[in-house]
Amino acid sequence: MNPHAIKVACSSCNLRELCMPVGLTDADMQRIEEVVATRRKVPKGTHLFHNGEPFNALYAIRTGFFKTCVSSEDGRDQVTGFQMAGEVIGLDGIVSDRHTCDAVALEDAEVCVMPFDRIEELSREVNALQHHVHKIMSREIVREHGVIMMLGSMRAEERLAAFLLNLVQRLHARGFSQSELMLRMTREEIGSYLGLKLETVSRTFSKFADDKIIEVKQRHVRILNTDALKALVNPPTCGPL
Amino acid sequence: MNPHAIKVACSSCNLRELCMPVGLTDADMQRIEEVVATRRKVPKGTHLFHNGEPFNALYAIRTGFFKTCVSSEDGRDQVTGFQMAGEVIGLDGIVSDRHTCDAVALEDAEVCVMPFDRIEELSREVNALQHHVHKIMSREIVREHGVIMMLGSMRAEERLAAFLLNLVQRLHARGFSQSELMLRMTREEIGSYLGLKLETVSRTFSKFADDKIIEVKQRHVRILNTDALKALVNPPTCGPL
DNA sequence: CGACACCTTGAAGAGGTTCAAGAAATGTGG
DNA sequence: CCACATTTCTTGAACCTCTTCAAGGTGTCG
Repeated sequence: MNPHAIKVACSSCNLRELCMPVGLTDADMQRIEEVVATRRKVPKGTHLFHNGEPFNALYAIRTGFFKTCVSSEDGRDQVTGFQMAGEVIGLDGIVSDRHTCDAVALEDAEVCVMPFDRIEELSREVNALQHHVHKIMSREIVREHGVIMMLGSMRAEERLAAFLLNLVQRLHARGFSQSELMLRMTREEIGSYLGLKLETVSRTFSKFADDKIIEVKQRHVRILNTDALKALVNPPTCGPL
Repeated sequence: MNPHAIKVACSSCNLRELCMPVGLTDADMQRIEEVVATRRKVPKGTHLFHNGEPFNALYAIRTGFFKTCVSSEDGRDQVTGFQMAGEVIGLDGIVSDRHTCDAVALEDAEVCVMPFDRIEELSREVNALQHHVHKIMSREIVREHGVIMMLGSMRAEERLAAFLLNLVQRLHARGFSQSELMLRMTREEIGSYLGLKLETVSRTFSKFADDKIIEVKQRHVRILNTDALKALVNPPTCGPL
């Protein structure tokens, strides 16, 4: 057993609404708590799991911030997503019983360890849990559709605008500000995620600041004009058609 | 009920190995056949489902070839994948009970309609089916990781090489040639998928042909030098490190 | 046969990358 | 607490890849 393992109760977790199905009976809730056997601390800069490692659990993020990245044979790295509290990582490992990407904590983090065979076992008996698992996987597929769309058809400014809006929207859903955020990742990591070089990310930040759309001080970003960002992502059609 | 609905038996389907879990008892197999209630014909150029439509079934492709594409609010289109016999479409619809992309037949096709509530019901009872469903969803997540990697970190030649290798590999797994393929999609659709303009796709095809890596005659492609394609995708490290 | 969709190719241009230098923050050890 | 090393970020200039615009060729189908 992992040295960082800690016992825990879902029913008293403030992320319940994000992690768990709705409308569970107390009995079902109690059974699900048995699935979420332990927690695990993941210090900043360390891996939750590595590409190639055997898969045996999904992880629900309790606190902290992660990136997931895949790497090609020739060593190129690609960030596939940034994950925050209430989100689940590890779904990629189910198909081959091995993780196929790296998950790295970008700040000190804590996750709930959910052994996957236990999840399968229990979701045969608790319908709401079964459907919840299906939805989580489907949501990840749809999220990736969005990333593909961004990478395939947006230009640098649109990508960065979409990125900022997405981050701030997810943070707001967790009770943080709609207009202010602290980036937990480097320009290079943002660039990798957006399919851009770090210099382009930096320049685009500067341009947004020049245009009074945002204020940037290193990793602290304040959004001054949300509508302008939204307009960048969905360029208005040019004139009446 | 759909006018194109037809009764069918999985146990006699030659795609059984692609669609179904392995090691099923005859009894389980029979129950799963009840899930795959009907087939549906999808003529070339028509939609299997539209973005926004209510979700109620997954579709296993029996014959034919599909593209799936998402579209942004301002009308931009992005192809997220090409699907062939034995592959499953519709997973994107689970999370919101609505399809979030379009599925279009690129040639006359036939699919098995699998109502999702029936899938959930039965996978509570047949463990192998449950795990199979999870693997199919995880596989789609991993596939999209690959697309993200391609769009985020490859250049035009690498993308097209990766695309051709992927297509021919999947076709070969279905008993077709390793070196010859008939493209079912236009240059524009390839370009959308690869995040390139159709002219770039065309030019890159021509370059590969000049380099004697492939032969191209419209949509007929013959691969002359698979190793050269692979080398393009995984550029050899420059000199000993 | 003619209309239409699809594909190819050229030339000019834009957007992003690369290379390079320096500034700002962060961490480390004395 | 300060000096120093390291990492991260910014900015400029030259370059390159891919896009855009344009024209013509090829194939297909009523």
